[in-house]
Amino acid sequence: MKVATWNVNSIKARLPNVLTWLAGAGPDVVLLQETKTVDDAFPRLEIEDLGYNLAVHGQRSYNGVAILSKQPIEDIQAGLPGNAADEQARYLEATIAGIRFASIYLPNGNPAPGPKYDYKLDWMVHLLSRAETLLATETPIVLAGDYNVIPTDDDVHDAAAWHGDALIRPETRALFRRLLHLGYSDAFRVLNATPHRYSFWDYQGGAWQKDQGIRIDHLLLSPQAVDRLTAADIDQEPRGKAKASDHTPVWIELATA
DNA sequence: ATGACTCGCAACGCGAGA
Repeated sequence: MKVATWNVNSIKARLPNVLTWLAGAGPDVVLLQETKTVDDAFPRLEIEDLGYNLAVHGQRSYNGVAILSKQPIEDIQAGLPGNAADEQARYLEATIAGIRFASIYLPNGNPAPGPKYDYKLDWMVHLLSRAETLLATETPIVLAGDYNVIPTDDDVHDAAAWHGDALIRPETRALFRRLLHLGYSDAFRVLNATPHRYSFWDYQGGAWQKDQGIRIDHLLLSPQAVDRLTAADIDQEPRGKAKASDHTPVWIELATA
């Protein structure tokens, strides 16, 4: 089973690119972020025509997450459990083929420090709690999305240039490490030790052409999921296309149980 | 270097993104 996560930066603006990538890469499950549309306006038909079922959790203009799957989608949970006061559409959970998936759009948190950074850290604490609850099921779990976290200095072109940013601050990194310490694995790093592989390149300053990026899109796997991991990589091709998202898909392959 | 980011909104620039 091929599973991918992709922050598309508007599903409507990105629809041709997304359809092309789905048809070519053929993922079984896709976790999307920053769909930027209300559910009624989500371009379902074009995606369903490629053989996908959909679960969507969006809002007007900002945020928004979705799950695409060739197999049926069950037990859909919109919103991060235990964080009912959150009005932003950043979390969608569902079961596919016995695996629990979450599509996560973790808050950016800039400027930091400040209320937006406080919101990010609070959101991460709630995610930690949910991740711990799910782990107790001792089943395959895939928590994937745009974490807005640069885990280590190997995951950024120039750590000094990002000093003080919400994506790299010590408090941000410490909370991300706590997810790992619960027992989740960063799927990309399980199979790829190569430093300076990125999933995001800013639109500005020729960042893509100069390969000045950051790795912030992650698939975190429970022990029962990582035991089935056979491949993991970043597909840079969509980032080089016309009208590209600033993020590119990160994908894994899980062996059939 | 004399300069080129993109999205939704319903605006004719702004806020947000990272």
